[in-house]
Amino acid sequence: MKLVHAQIAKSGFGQYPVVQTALVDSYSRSSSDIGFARQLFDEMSEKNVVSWTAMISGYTRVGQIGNAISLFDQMPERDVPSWNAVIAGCTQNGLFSEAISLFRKMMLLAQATQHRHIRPNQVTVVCVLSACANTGMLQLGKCIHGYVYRNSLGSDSFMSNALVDMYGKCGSLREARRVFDMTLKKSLTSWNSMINCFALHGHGRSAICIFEEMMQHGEDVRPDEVTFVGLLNACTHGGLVEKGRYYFLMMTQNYGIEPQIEHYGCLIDILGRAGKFEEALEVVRGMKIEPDEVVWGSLLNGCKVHGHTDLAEFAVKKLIEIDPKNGGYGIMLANLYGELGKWDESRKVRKMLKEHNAYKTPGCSWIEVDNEVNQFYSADKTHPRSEEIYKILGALSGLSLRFWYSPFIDCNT
DNA sequence: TCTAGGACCA
Repeated sequence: MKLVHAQIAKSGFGQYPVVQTALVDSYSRSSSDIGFARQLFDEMSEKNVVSWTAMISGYTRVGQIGNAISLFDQMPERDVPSWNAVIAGCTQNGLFSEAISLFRKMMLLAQATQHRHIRPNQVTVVCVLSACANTGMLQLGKCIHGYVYRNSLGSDSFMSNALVDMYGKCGSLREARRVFDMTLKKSLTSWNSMINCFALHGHGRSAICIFEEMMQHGEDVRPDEVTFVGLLNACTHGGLVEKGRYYFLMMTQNYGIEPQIEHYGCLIDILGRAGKFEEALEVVRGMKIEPDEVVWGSLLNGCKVHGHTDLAEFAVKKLIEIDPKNGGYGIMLANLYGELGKWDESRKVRKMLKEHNAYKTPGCSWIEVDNEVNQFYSADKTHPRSEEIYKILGALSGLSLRFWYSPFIDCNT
């Protein structure tokens, strides 16, 4: 890149705004050069709407969404790609409400000024549908679907996939299916989206039906790792243990897909929920990647359902190892020890939490104190061990008296 | 010379 840049500088073409914009765009594609891209952008004598947009997209690509929005606010004029750049940047960085509010502004502006050239296009709509999907805004999603229909924007598969995803995530499975069925040229993503919709809502068998249909009628499509996440997730939510094992094997043996953490997470969840802990642990041991908090969390959930306290203790310890600052896991362990009557261990965990400042995790101190009192209360109703409770509660700073005092009075009377 | 969809636990 630097060599090309040097050549451009030597040739004298570096004075043209088009060339300068291309340079800004190229540098902004690497997070280490984003500052340099901004420097080039600031030094440009004639910035046009394309240069502004290139810089904004650079910021959104490296996750500096604040800089992107602030630059967007300063733009002297905006075209559809510049609106799209900032809206897409918001959805990609998880700022869904901001994306929707920008879209509303764009719509209002287009209507108020009758500027046909800033009317939302396919790109805008696809991004905003994704924001609707992720925030569950079904009504807005439906309005946008109407806009798509009135303006004949729905011809490509990007659009129908975004609609399927939006309806599916918002719980309108019938509408998702309708849009899916009307999609003439179904891409792999179309099939994956529909499978995931059914999986998400626990319609395991419907998800499997879509997969089987894809294998029979899908043109030029071969299942990929996303397809199998959907399928395994469908088995998880549908309690389909046998099918889960079957698809995991199919993925690795028939399709040669190396399982990712997501696939392991689903499989272990399926086995854990079914109480098949030996098999679940065998899968964990055979993993080529380090199990993450999802894997241990799934296993813990299964342990809770089936009352497998030993393994639960092990899983929670693993969770704390992964994220020691997260007070929630420690609270779980303390509660677990409480349930088992292991008070010394319970206290030890709380001490550790305090050292890690985990009590500052929102909500944790109250939940913990509440449970502490409840546990003592339920463990020994005749001796509320008032002094001990006082000592522990006294050690916790910044707590509202109301939160522990009322149950305490209750157990004395 | 700028903009584009889909995935795991609780």
